[in-house]
Amino acid sequence: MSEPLHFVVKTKLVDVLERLGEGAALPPERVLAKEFGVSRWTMRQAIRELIADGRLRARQGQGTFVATPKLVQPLALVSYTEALRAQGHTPGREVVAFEEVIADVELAEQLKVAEGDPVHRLERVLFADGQPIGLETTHLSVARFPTLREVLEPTGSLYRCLTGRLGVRFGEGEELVETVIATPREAELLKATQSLPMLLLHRTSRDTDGRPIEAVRSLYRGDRVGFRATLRP
Amino acid sequence: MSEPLHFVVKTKLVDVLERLGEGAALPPERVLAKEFGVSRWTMRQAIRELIADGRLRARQGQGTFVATPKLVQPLALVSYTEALRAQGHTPGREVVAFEEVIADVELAEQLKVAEGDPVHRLERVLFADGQPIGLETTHLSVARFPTLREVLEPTGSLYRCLTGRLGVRFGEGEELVETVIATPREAELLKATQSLPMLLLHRTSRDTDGRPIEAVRSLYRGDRVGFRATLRP
DNA sequence: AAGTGGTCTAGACCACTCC
DNA sequence: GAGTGGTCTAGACCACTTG
Repeated sequence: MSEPLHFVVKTKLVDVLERLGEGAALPPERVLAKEFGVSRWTMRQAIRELIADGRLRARQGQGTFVATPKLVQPLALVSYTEALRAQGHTPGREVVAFEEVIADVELAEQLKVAEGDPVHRLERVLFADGQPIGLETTHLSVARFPTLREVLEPTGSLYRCLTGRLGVRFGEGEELVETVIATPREAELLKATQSLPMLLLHRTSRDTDGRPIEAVRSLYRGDRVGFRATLRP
Repeated sequence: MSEPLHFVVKTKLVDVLERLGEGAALPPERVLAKEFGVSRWTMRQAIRELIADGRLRARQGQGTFVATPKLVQPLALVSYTEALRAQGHTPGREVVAFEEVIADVELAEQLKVAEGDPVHRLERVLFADGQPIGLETTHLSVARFPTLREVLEPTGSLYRCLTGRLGVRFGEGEELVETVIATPREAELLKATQSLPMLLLHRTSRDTDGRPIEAVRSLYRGDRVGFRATLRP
């Protein structure tokens, strides 16, 4: 019949949160629960939703804080570095893995190679202003880009390397966007608590001849990032 | 043993779920919890994440079922009806509200009207194959479209009505995508349980002269829908 | 050592659907 | 009425951060 208690609490909490400024610390969960006359579970449910909405950030051992607004990333075939700089933020990258693996059925299909063929696998955490905001896994055919490991500065722009040194010309591409829940491993790499909604982007880029260049799987923190697409009629 | 228990349970549950077919009923939560030797809370956490991932669907009073794959919607300025039909699904619409309201600061800015000016507010639930998948709220200037209420078939395509009868030519547009948690009202209209991650799309469409046509806020069920964008270099 | 958020348990009651 | 998922409580222990 009526609204769930945790939603009523959430609504009241928004008022508290707006009176405090950005970055301000919230009282501890146990204190808030007592003040609002609810159990800690109910209070955590409300806080959990506000975190997913990007209004709060929790740091274990420290406290819960009023969050800054979400970043907005362009949904386009441009350099991550340039896109972030254009918005006045400082980009960063950290290589988690750069290895050769064997293409499975799905990957072979996407890159138009044979199952079992070697492919580069580059996994990097993307930072904005020192905060991890995304986890990007890129697969490229070794046969097509045999010199990639020597040519690519691992923390540099892959896009720049491909278009610059390797003479690749990007054509049309398709990107898929959906929400998923991060695995514990992904959450840890993104310094996020698990069971937080993420934005998952799938992309298979092609060159101007329609040949696949890369298969990319990017996982962005849903509480920190949004996307902008430019539509043409 | 650093992985949380609910994630271990989630992983095991995926196996169960894959052995059963699409649409099959899962055993009740209480039974599953006992079988896996965990509390109901832990089991529900695992199930909750699988629902968010689009792998399961829960229906109160009935049970939990293996879900069908997500729909993929184009992220473009095309008719919702046509986009769904092209994928072999049956589109549907239900009007929740069609009224005149007063523009607040934000809306006035988006539609380039004065604060306090009258605007149409059209709120509709979008269906695919009889299932509610989205909640679309559109605002248009009354001054610019004074005859809209007489001309528009409320369950018909607004896009078709604007481009057809009213002679509007759509130009470039921008769309913003982010994840949010639905309010209880929104969740109810979408027949979803609350605290489920949703995909929120904001769009302000402009005509070929750059004048604003409509301000749209579309909330899609993140467990049922994904989006596709076509990228140009 | 103290205090924070994160996970988990056992149990209760409510809301809904079907018989 | 019986059985389902949805909400909520009280309390416990763990993991992490800071003094």
